[in-house]
Amino acid sequence: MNSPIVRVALDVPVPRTFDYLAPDAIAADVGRRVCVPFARGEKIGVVVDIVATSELPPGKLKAVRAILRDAPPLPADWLALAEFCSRYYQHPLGEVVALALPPALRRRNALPRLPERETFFITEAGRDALPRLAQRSIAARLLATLELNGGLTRRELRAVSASAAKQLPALLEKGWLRATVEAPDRRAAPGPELLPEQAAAVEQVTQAYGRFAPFLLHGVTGSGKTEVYLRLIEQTLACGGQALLLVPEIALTPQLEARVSNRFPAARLVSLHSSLAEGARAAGFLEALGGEADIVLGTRLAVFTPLPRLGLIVVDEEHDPSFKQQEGMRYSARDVAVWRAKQREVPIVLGSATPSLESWAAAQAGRYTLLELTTRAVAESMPAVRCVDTRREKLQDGMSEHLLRAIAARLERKEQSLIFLNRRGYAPVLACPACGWVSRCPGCAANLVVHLADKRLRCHHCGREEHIPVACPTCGNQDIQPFGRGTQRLEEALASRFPQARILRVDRDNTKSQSRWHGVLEAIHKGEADILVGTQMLAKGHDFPNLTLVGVLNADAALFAADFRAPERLFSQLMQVGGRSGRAALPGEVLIQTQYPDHPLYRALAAHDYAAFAAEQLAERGRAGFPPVTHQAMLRAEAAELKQALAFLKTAGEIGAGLAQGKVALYDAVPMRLHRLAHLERAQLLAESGSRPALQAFLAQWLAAIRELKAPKALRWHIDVDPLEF
DNA sequence: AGCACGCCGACT
DNA sequence: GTCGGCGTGCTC
Repeated sequence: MNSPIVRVALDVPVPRTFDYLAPDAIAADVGRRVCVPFARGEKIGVVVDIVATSELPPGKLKAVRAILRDAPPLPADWLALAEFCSRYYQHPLGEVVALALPPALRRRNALPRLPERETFFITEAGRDALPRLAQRSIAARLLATLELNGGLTRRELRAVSASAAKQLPALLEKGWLRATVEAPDRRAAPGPELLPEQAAAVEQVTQAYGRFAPFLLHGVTGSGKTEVYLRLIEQTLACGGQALLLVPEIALTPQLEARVSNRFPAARLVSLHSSLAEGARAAGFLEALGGEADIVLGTRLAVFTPLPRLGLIVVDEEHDPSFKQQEGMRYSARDVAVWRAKQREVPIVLGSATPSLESWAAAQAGRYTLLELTTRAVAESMPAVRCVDTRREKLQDGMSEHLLRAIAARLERKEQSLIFLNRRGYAPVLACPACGWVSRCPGCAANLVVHLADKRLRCHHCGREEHIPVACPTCGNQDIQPFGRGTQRLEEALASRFPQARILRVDRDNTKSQSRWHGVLEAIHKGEADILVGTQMLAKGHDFPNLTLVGVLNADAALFAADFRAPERLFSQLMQVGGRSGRAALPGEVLIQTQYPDHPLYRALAAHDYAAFAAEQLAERGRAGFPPVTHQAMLRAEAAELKQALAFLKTAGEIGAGLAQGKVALYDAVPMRLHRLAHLERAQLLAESGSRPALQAFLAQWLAAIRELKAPKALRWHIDVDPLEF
C-alpha cells in the first residue's frame, strides 16, 4: 500500500490545494494543521482531504514535515465553511483558511495556554505529608490553605504564593493534591421583566431551536433588542448549546460585553476581535473549538470561530457596513453567518433599528421572519425630529438661529447637546482666492484637509501630512484661507458663541487610543461637557442620559450621491444619532439642517417610519435594477496609470461578454469615484445578474479566464462579490 | 505572495 | 568584462 497523500490548503494566492506524502496520516488528521516544505521554505497549512493518489507524478510530491496534533482538528463543517467562502467570494481556499485561523495557529510555536479551569483539593496523602513539611515552605502554605478552605482555583492559589503555579505540578505528581474540572454554571442572572413584544420575539425564536430559521429583529434604539439576545442566549446555554454573537466594532461597545458577562457570570465567555493580543485570540479560538466556550462575542472575523455545539447566532446591528471586509477576501460576515446557520441548522437573529434593505426585503418576501419591537423600553417617547430649512434661515458659522437658540436653551437647563457633522478637521480644503489653488493630495484624487489643531494638512484617504503653507505655493499670495467646515472649526465657532459652555469634540483625531475614547465617554457621562461636537463615532450604541438635543449639519450630500446606498446609510446614521437623545426621563429633540425639508428621507425620519423609507427605497431600487433585486460583483483594478487599469478591465470585460450568455450584464469599465489613492489609479467594472446562481457560475469561469490573462505585475486586481461601495 | 531564473545597461 | 534592473514563472 502506498503512503497516504494529504491535500493541504496553503496561504498562497493560487486557487488550488497542494498534495504531500504523509506516511503517518490517519483519517482523523483531516482538519489538522501541517508543516510542509514549500518552494524553498516552509509553511503551515491545513489538511482538507486525505487521498490515495495524486494527479501529480509521484516524483514531484514532497513529504510533510509534521502533522501538528497539538490541537483538535478543525471540524468538517468548518472546512466546509471555508470552502463555501472560497467558492462564493472567488478567493483561494488557502487564503480563506489563513484568514479564518488566528495568526498564532499559523506558526509553529507552542499553543497558548488556555485559561485554567480546574479546582484543587488536598488529598489524604497531602494531609499526612503536611506536618512533615517546613512550615514556611510554599508547599506547606498551599496545602494548609487548601486544608482550611476546601477547593481553590489556580488563581486563588496564586494569591497565597506567586510561585504557586510552579509548585502545583510537583504536588499533583506526589499525590498530595487532586484537580477536578467542574462544569461551568451556565445559568443566567435574573434580568428585567420582558415587555410583551420582547417576550413574543423570544418565544418565536425559541420555537425554532434545532432548525435553520432566520429572523429579522427590528427595533428602535432603546427598544430592548439586547435583552432579547440575552434571553435567547440563556435558552441556548440551557439546552447545552454555544451562542455566537457578532457585533460591528467591539471597541465601541464595551458595555455589551459587560452586560453579557454580568448576565452569565460563570459561563465561559470568549471575546474575539482583531485588536486582541495574538495569544488571547488563539486561546479563545481553541476554547471554542474544544467546545468549552459557551458564548463567543466578536467582530466579523469571529464568524469563522469553530463551534461544535453551536445553537444560536445573533448579528447585532446587522446593517452595519463594518460587517463587510473591504480588503483581501471581501466577505460579508452577516451573509456568511446566515449561510452558517443554515449549514448547522440553527436559528439566526439579525437585529437592527434600520435593517439593511437586503434583510428587510427578505423579511417582506417571507424568507426571514420579521420580529418587531415598536415601543421604547427605557423612555417614554421617541425624540421629536424636525427639519430646519436652511434656504430660509441665515446661517452663522454653519448653524441656524433656530439651532443656536435650541443649544442656548439646553445650556440654560443644564442639559447636553450634540452637534453632528460627519467631517473631521478644521476645514475640508485650503484655497487661494487669488489664483484658485487648492490643497490637493499628490497621491490621491482628494483634497488635503486643514487640521488647525496641529497646524497640518492631512489626506484622510492615504494619511499624507504636510505643514500648512504660509503663502500660496503657486502665486505667493499670503491670504490663503480654509474653506468649508469641519468639526474643529465648528468647535471653535461654538466656543466663541457660548464662551461659558464646556465643549467636547469627539472624532477620530482626538480618540485614537482606546483609553482616550473611554476617557471621553466618561467625561460625557459625568456631565463634564455641555456641547458635544462629533462625527459618526458618537452615533453608535452609547446612552447619554442628559443629552436632549441633537443637531445635524450638512447631511444633504448623501441624498443625491452617485452611490445608490448613500440614502440607506444616511437614514441609518441619523436614526442612530437621533437615538442618542432623550433616553432617560427627558424628552429629546433632533434638528436637521437641510435645504430639502420635504425630502421623503427626512419625512420618514421625522415620522420614525423606517418601513416607509424602506418601501420607497426598495421601489426605487426595483425600478433601477439595483440590489436586492439584482446581484452584483465588482471587478476592480489598480495600476500606476488609469489607462492600464481600464485596458485590463476592458479585456476582462470582452472575455466576460463571451461567457455571460445573456444571463449576466457587464458594464463598461469606469474610473472609481476616488480614482486615485496613494499614487495608484483605480477603475472598476460591474457584473450584474437577476440570478445569484447564474452570477456565481459566470464568476467562476470568468475569474479562471482572467487569471490566465497574466496581468502585468504592476497591476493589481480583485473581485468584490456583493460590493457595498461604488 | 516569495523567490529564483533570465536577459539588457552603467560601473569597479 | 560584471552587478543588478525587475519581467516571467513556479511552488505539491
